[in-house]
Amino acid sequence: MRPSSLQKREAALRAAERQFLATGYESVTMDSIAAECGIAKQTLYSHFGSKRALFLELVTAETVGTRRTVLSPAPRIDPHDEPRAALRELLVGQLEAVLTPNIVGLRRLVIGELPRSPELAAALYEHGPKRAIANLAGIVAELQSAGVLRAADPERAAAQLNWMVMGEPLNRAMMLGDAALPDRAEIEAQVDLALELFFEGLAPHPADESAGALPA
Amino acid sequence: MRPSSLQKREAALRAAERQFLATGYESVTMDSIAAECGIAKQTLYSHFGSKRALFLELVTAETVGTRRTVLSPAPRIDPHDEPRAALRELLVGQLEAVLTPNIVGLRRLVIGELPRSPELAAALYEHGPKRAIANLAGIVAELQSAGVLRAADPERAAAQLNWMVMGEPLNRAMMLGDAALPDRAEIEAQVDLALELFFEGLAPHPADESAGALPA
DNA sequence: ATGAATCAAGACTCGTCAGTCCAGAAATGG
DNA sequence: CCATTTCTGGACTGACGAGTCTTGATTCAT
Repeated sequence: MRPSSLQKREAALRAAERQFLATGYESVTMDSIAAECGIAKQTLYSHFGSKRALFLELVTAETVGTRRTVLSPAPRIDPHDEPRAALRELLVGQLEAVLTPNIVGLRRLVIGELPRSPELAAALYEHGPKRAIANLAGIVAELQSAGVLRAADPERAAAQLNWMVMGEPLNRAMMLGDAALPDRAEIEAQVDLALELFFEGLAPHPADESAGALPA
Repeated sequence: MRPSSLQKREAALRAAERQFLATGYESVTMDSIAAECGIAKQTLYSHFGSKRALFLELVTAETVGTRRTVLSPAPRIDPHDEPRAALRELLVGQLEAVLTPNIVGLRRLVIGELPRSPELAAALYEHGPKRAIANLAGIVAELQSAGVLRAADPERAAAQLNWMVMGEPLNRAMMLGDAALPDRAEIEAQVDLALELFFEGLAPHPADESAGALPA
């Protein structure tokens, strides 16, 4: 193996990633990938074997790569020391990792390919939402046993919190394109309001029949 | 126009719908559509002009058709008479309309075609989630001014409730296929828990330091 | 009944794209 | 410097699918 071989391979993967995420599987041609990264089509085939194989390698790499990003901030939380602030930080990090052109593009791509490659979507589900929610569920369970939360079903409560906070922006990004992705400030506002609702609900406080703003 | 023409047209639309929803735009051929509904390809072209046009007509019809289904149960709510029961009924109806093989298939299809037809996805967003949330927001605002809720931003609260209740099942359906669609009982459980959280939150009640199960 | 329109069946064109082949250039290793 | 391996550019094949065309059958209105 020549040393330049690796660089070509990486360049090919980058070009393929860009094109697949931008326009979907079918509309990308091996010729266009080869052209973009300045590599002969033959080399593409000697590295990856087929268009499908290149696609699969790319998507699975991207899929497991994300998991590291999302979970890298170790989710250790001390229930007695500002549980809400810790949850907030975790959720903001989560949203910033997911609401990214790469990730939402990957979601679109995999969803569109579901009829052809259901195992890809299943893998993305396992490494993405499922893991994130399981992660959250652990924390919810901890807060529950510390008496900070009353969640009969931590798994479900975690899912509710997760989608309460990222359902709207993710859905918008999926259907309106990357231009609809929220910026940092919007993400923080989204998380703050969701946590408020998650802990306190929206029913009027029994002892507080007046206007709604309550001290942080 | 011959009278049998209309029947053929309908049959063609049904066959096309089935195939597009099942396997996506690219993998469906005009020949396969013609074969499924027993019609000559020529007739297909005389009716719809092109594959793309057939696809667009189909998807837009499906898109605006759903809106009628979802909004047909008139969302009139009396805030003084069991607001939670009314909300529950509305949300259950919403979920049952959306968590359907046709609708989630349509979502997958449109998301996969986003690079080619962003206006389709935008239309589906307008007629689907956006309308449903605006609908909910109206009710939330009503409950808010009736003193049953304290929601500073009814639009956002409605979005939170909406995704809290349908984020998880919709996401699962999108990535795990129609087999992951919830049945009626699961939908009702989902709605009940979400409403509980929406009104009461999960923080322990100040006056209730004991175990968590509270009377319905 | 008869003429005009519509439809069926399938052959046909044309473009596209995955994948292969080949002849030569360039890098590598000894 | 030479033999070997890898890369390149491009030509080539084979399949497939959108859209057209032809020919003959069927339906309808009068």
